[in-house]
Amino acid sequence: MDLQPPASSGDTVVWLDLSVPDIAAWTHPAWMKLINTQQIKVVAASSNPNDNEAIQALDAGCAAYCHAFANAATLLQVKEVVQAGHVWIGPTLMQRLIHSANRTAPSNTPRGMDWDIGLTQREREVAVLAANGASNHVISQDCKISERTVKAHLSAVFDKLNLTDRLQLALRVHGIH
Amino acid sequence: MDLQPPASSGDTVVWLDLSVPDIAAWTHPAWMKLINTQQIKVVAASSNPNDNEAIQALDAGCAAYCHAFANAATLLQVKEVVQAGHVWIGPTLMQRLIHSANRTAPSNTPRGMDWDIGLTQREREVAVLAANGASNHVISQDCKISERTVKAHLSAVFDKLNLTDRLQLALRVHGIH
DNA sequence: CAAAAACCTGTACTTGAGGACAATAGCGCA
DNA sequence: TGCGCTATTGTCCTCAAGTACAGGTTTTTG
Repeated sequence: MDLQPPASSGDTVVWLDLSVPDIAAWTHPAWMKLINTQQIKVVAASSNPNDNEAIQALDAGCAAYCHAFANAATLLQVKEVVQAGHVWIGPTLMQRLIHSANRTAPSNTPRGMDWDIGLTQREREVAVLAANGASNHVISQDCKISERTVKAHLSAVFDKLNLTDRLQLALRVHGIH
Repeated sequence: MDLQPPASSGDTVVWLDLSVPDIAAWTHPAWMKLINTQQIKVVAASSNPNDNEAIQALDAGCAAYCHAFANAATLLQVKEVVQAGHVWIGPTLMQRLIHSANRTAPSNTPRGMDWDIGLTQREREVAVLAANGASNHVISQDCKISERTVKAHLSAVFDKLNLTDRLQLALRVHGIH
């Protein structure tokens, strides 16, 4: 998470209206380059916003995605947030992002593939982190518990899922094996 | 516990410092209730922020997650954004969310995915086995070479693909990360 | 309330993994 | 012939991971 003191004074903010039919949107190399020039912040706006488009825009590096006809106060706020070096995003999309991120289902878990049956909340949490490459130490920091406890949870997981190590766990969690 | 209906004008914003050891954090029923009372916005702050905690806090309904010692300008901005009914979130976490959301379900290694560029025949062979959970010993038997040689190949693989261990390798090979 | 389950932590031990340092040998190509 | 790449193996060393043993605290639930 970042708390980087915001960029100097006012960085340039570019408003890109994705609604315009023929506009060279963020998919265009020119925009991509512009976006990645850190110095310029690009706000993607659409008069008909939709989550998928938002995700693509943000993934491409845009600093915000909002309704093109949002009220002045909101737009002003978007501008300020973006200029401060942060990312602005609407409530509904946020909700969706959080949920999908929390749905453990990191990537290709065939959703519903109950790999975690019998696990407790904590065990599942630790398991997902481990399955994604986190070391016991990192996990302990993330969960604010001791490394020893992480081991305890993982041992419980291995036992319940009948696995031997975290690599096996990763393969299970990600639906490989 | 009862909470006085929030002030009419700007909604009440509660700052919750998750760093404090014994604080009844958002996991506490009382806070949960508070958070879900729509009328009150809860900003989770931590002096030692981490993505995992952030996701949980936001998923629980918090309107923002930031560093407890962020500078005044940022905190003020957070407050404004939150009061306006939006969600505030830092750049790195955002990046992570977007990415995980964007990877909805690209199936496994689309066969030919260039995760193995630069590897020699042997290295690729050993890498695949390791990525599927085989121990160095097993691999050595499979390939009819010494365990030491397996290590040599894997070290070369880690070096070329810029990885640190076999779990990372597994995630790469299977197209997870 | 009491039992059960979940959660947390400590010490100690074993072992697989990966790095450091080093060396031998076959093969293709300039 | 010599350089470079691949394959192979050795020893030594460090450390993360996982297990065994043994608790303690907090929640949940019958």
